[in-house]
Amino acid sequence: MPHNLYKFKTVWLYQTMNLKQLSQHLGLSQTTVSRALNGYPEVSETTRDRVQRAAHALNYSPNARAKSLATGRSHAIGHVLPVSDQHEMVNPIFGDFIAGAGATYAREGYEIVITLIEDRKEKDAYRAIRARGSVDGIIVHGPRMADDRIALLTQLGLPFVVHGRASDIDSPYSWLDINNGRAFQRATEFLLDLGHRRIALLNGRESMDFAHRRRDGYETALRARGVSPDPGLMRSEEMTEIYGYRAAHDMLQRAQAPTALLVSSMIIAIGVRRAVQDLGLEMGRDVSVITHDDDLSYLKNGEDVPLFTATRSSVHAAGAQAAEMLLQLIQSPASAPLTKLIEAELIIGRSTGPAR
Amino acid sequence: MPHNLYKFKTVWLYQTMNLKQLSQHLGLSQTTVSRALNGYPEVSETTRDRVQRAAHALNYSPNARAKSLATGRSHAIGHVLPVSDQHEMVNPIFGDFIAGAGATYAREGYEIVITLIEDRKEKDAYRAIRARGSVDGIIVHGPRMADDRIALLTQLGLPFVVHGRASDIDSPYSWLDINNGRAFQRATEFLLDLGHRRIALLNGRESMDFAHRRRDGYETALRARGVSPDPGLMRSEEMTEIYGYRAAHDMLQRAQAPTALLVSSMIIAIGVRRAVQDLGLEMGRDVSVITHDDDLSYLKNGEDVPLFTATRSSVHAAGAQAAEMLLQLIQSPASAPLTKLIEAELIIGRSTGPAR
DNA sequence: TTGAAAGCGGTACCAA
DNA sequence: TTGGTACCGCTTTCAA
Repeated sequence: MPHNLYKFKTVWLYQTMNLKQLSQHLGLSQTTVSRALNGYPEVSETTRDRVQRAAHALNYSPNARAKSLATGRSHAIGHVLPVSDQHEMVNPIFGDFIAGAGATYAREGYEIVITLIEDRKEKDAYRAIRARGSVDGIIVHGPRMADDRIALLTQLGLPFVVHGRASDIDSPYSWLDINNGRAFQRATEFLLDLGHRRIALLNGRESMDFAHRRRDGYETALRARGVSPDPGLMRSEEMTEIYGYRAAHDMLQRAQAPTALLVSSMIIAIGVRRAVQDLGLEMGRDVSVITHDDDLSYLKNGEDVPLFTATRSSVHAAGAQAAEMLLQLIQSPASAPLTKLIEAELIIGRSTGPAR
Repeated sequence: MPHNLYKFKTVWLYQTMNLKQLSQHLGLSQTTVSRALNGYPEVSETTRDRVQRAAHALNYSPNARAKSLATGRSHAIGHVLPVSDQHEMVNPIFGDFIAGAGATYAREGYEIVITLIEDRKEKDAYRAIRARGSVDGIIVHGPRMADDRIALLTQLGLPFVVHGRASDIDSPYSWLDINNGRAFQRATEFLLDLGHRRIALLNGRESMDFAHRRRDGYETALRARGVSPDPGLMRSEEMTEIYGYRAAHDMLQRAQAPTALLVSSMIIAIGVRRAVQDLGLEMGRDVSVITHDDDLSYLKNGEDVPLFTATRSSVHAAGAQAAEMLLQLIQSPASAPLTKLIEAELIIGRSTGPAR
């Protein structure tokens, strides 16, 4: 058994240096040591220096739980992901978003707490987050249409920033979003310009706000050119590879097959590509494909046909910005809501060609 | 300003119901209320029932920071991801792993804390995690060859489970890993059986332990058939789309182009597919591709040529198991290290065909 | 410039 | 079966 294992009440714990021990070692009071380490001005430079050296040498780090109990600040941010039994998989861009946010938090000394919440017990879960007090604020992921979490969180007084937006919400709230409607509108316009008329949309679940906005953009562009949206060319499901495979495989075999596909995620696109291949077709020639959330930055300066997308690195940047917004809200809780709309990039690729 | 905002010392906080208030409301002592809520047997059923009702009605949740300070347990698990300035992107399977682990934690009442650690200040970071005491144990991600974090963590006495393994470590430690060596060996054998002799390997960075094992398996299979590994057919880089694109584009144009590619990640594979398409080639006919970490479960019962892979859902399951191992270690810190080796699945697809 | 002491919100020992 | 009280490790007020 390790030497620093000891029994505390009913559990086994490991001993670490604490403030009391450090101050005794230095022959100072806890107060002075605490002040020295936290940069209070009233401590003499000699003392501060001595304390800092000792703290470093003895590898002292303050206990975060005690500190937050005493200050009322946990110095942690929660990222809340709604999950259901149907879709346990996490959108792969989440990793990039959290990495971007993490860089910001690290700089400001915040920890990241991930909370997966099942749809069923949602309300209680948010109240519990609030009452547990283990985070100072949260980032809400995967907002739905008319998401009632926003009213709840506002009422709870827990600072929050929504990654995405929720439509039809009366009261103002903070959010950061990609301009999904505009992105899909431009992508659709682009395909129309290439002569496509049967353009399919492989969307995410339309209960999700972003998916709704994407469809809006798509339909707006079609209608503006006098093309009426064909329900047979629109799918809306959990964004998985198998969905992309089946949807593309099915649609592309039909008599009036689409000549172009608008795909909502790089994961769906993997399945789409496989289906296209299985059918002996070629992308960019037999069928044009535009994928959102793909990482095409390396094709930026190519000479091919344009593709439309939000890249993985832009998601990373979005995470960093969302984190900054939230930290700002936490510093001044009475300030007005912040909002930020990000435009997706236009990128050159080869999966998109003129209609044949 | 919300009604429940008040000033506590120097910061603005929001008021929530606490144990003291709840017990006063009930006319009981804090002790009794605490015992009633935590399932201690000595409290009468009548009292317990009354307390539980009131707690629910008043939406009381214990303050996690105070609780952990008092118990010495934080009821939180850290997931530690090494990052560097070069590769800020997170492997997309991380999301699935954390979702799997999260389900286990939720069941046992644990929170998830994500920590991104820069390579440079690694040692101090782990010591700080330990001293801060905000987690009861950690899952270590992305182990490198002969990773010195393992010795450090063992010495620190912080319970941990490694997702993956580190080679050349003397002392035993807990880990959970996919059998990467065997997976790539079987995949290579399979391609050899199809008549391929120039098989390329697009690997992850070989400082990573998993990548090293994958190359080992690949070379073992080649040598067993008398094929000597060709350095010109082996690449080792950060697993990105652009890397897959460039490597495939480059190799497939050469005089002695590979007839098959072994690809270490679905993200690399996206780039590979794009390169194959750009060159006017067809996967499964002109070049065979086998991708690890891809989600091909929907092709399982097809009639095509086999593909070799660890699916996203298997990563999800691995996360759940790693979490269970860690929780077990935490319950009994003096127990022996646990290990678990997972075999990758064999799946039927179309990207792999005989050599031409 | 330093220190003593009273919290922060719980848990768990001891006594009743 | 219940309650009083001493912690857990830190911050911050107040006094010296």
